[in-house]
Amino acid sequence: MLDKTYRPKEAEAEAYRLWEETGAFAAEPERNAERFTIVIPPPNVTGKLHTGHALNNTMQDVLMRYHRMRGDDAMWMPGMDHAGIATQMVVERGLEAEGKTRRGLGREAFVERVWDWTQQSGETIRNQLRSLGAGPDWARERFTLDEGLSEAVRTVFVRLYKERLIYKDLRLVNWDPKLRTAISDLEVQQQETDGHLWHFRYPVEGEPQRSLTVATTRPETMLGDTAVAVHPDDPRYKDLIGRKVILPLVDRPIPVIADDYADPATGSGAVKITPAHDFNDFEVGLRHDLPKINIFDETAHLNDKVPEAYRGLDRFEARKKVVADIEALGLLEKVEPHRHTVPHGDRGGVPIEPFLTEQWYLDAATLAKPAIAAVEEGRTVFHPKQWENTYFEWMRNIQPWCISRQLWWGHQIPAWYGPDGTCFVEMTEEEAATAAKAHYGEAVELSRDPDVLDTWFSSGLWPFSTFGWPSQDAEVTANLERYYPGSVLVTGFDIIFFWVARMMMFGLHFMGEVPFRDVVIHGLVRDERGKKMSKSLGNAMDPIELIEQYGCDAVRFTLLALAVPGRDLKLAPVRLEGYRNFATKIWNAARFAEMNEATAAAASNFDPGKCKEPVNRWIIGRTVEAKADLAAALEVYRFDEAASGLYRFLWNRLCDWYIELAKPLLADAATAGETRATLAWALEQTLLLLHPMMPFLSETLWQQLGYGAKGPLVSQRLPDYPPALRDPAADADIEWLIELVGEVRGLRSEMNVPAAAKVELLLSDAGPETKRRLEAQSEAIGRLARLSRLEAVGEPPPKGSALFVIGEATAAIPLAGVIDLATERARLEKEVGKLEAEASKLERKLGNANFLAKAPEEVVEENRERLADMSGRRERLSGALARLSA
RNA sequence: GGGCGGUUAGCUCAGCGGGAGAGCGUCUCGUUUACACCGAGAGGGUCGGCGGUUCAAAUCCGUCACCGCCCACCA
Repeated sequence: MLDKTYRPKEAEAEAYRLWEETGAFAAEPERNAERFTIVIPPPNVTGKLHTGHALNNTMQDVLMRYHRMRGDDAMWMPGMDHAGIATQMVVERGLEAEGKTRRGLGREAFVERVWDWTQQSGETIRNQLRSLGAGPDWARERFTLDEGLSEAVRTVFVRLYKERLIYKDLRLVNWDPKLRTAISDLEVQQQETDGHLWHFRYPVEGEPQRSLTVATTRPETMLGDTAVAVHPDDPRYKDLIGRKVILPLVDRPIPVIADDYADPATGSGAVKITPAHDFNDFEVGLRHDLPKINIFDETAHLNDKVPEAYRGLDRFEARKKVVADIEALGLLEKVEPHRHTVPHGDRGGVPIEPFLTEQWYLDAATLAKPAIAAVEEGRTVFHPKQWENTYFEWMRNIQPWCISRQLWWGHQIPAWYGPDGTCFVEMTEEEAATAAKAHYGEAVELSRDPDVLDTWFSSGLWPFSTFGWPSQDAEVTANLERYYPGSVLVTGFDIIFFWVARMMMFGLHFMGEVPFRDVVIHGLVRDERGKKMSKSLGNAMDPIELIEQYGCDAVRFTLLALAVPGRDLKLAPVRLEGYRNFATKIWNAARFAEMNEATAAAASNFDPGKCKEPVNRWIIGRTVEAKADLAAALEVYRFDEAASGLYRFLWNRLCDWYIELAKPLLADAATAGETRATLAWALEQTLLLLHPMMPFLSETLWQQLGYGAKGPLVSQRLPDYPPALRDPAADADIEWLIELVGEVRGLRSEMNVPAAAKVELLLSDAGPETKRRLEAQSEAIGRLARLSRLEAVGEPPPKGSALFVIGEATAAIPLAGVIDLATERARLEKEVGKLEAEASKLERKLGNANFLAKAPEEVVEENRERLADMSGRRERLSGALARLSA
């Protein structure tokens, strides 16, 4: 016997154990079936999962379970990402708490420490995914830093280097002075900041009374100025071009140059040029062959290229001192408040410095071309499609990708340097040594490049590296051929550039084929008020806590129901409660079935096609419909529609109507057998349909109701229903019944008939079909509408009745002495008024020759039918109204 | 400065060329043997404004307003 309510906690542990024990999640490469592949977006091993992960993995899990139940060979590749900077920072913070530092520990010991952390975090994440009900093929789990994937990374690096698509370059990079590493453009966040615009006077050389005013938001960089630029056509400064100004504080003469970059309309029209500390100035410097004076060290403290007084100051202190000193010299013209965007490192959170260093770059523009074409040609399709614009926009303007990082946690770059700096890029140190020997003619000592690769470099290989690429092993090759490209990638829009774009580029370059056919983009999970969830705001919801509180299936179903494509979702407790109630509702429907012995035994040998009772035939039809709706929704990744369809079917069809209508049938020996079997069958089908979205509840009920003999629900196949299972005649009968009951209930309520009181229902003008329906369903109708008498009568409705129209018949509830005539008259008048308005609207439409000529035939026909119906109702109701008044 | 998205019932959101919908909330009634995490019923909307296309517009086009997000080197 089922418990009074569903208890998710025990049920979840039990079901997951069953799935793992039966190997339900294992892909079946040997089975001859269509394959369905998803590679997981590998979570970072930075701690634990958030609600965004819950959404992302639930969507994937639904697709996996659904496709497995459809009979596909379902391959869900699990794994995690080492997440370079992010993980290194987490571990460093831990060290800090112990009073230790990364550098104090040394590289080797530190990396070991990160591995320890990774084990821990990995275990947490694995358990969280299990709690979510996610069922990937655990035996295949990979890590971006494991041996196989590291070999893939080295292979890709060496190949691209040899193809000259990876190269070293000395140029300005985005430098994070806190983390002391280069970062890529994507890791830079522009932040609106209230700053100042300082106007400095630079005295003209040999003409001390005259000066050139420049404006800057970064006064400290003036110590590295090597020119002042003016527009070549700016009449104010024409005579100064080619002359020099004296850089204050430094007393260095610097040239006034002519360059289009200087905008006469902005500020004074003259702009200071600091080639080593500004991306634009760097370009200007190249054009004019200016020296680049780097005034910072890697922590953005001033170095020995500046006058003694400034050395060792950090950039913010230096700013204050420079401004003060300029002011003391009387060269500060003015200071204006100025709002501008300041680039910040997305991890370190401090302003980044454009910094002149040698780094490794990847020629992304070359790799992007086929990746753009693939999406243009539809070989990979985004859902919703509008995200393709975002992808194109970025890919078409892509810049060289800085892939080296001055970190310790990551894939160390496979480059070795000889004594004279010659670089050897090879798979192993031995191969580098061999190459070096050939180069130098003798064995030399090599030193390895200390840098590691951007974490997204290895993530970009994930769709094929996880299957064992580049191993030539026969099994690996077969696997790769079978499971690449993936069917679907499910991910958030926030990593389209970081990850999706890179997988496209690498996949096409190394596999010659796109990494996935469909890209499903979901939104961000926000809090109830639409705020981004964050630890600092304190509004972050822990998915595991939610699961404890509401049950996993409720959490899953909520996320899915809210997952409208291309839109962020607001996760509110009230929604979670609603879907928790839904789970309870299903549980109770099952309890009802169990109490009536409508369980597995009753459903065995049942042929739904041979049912007699319209009620039973009707719910069978609704079930068939529900499956079609579910399939259609999932086909286009409309998880929200899949969820609402099941909700409607289960609650509004199965529970609200079928179970209620089945009650009298179950009580009658003549119909009990068939109805029991139908109920059992419908519930069984419901569990099959529900399973991808609510795996725990459905599996638990499957077992409890005795279906477990067929094996676990997770491994069942979804049936294909024969079309003949739908019976339009039965549907019409039951829809008529539903309408009739609804009308009576509405009237009772409006007329304030006490709930316990039974009333009579008399139908005038009933045709043969209505009479047949009345006859067949009188018991159910009587029960649901609380009637003491129900029949068709030859005479018009008695006076003092509440009236409504159903089909061709007029229904009357005699309420003489109960109803207030005036109230009923008012109600009918309102009703007639509404029908009148509707009908006249339709009449106008149908009276329009253009409409008749241009609208499709079926639209015209539909409108005619509606008009006929409206007019019929109106006439009968106004007739009734007349008699009431008479 | 570019680009994208949004504006529909009190709230959260579907619908995106032919009868304005759902869930929650509100109000009324109800403890009939699945379920009060329940049942029955009701009220509630100039579909942001204006203009256009069309026989027909919440739905397509233009425009304006407001709200988000992404990208971008202006001193």
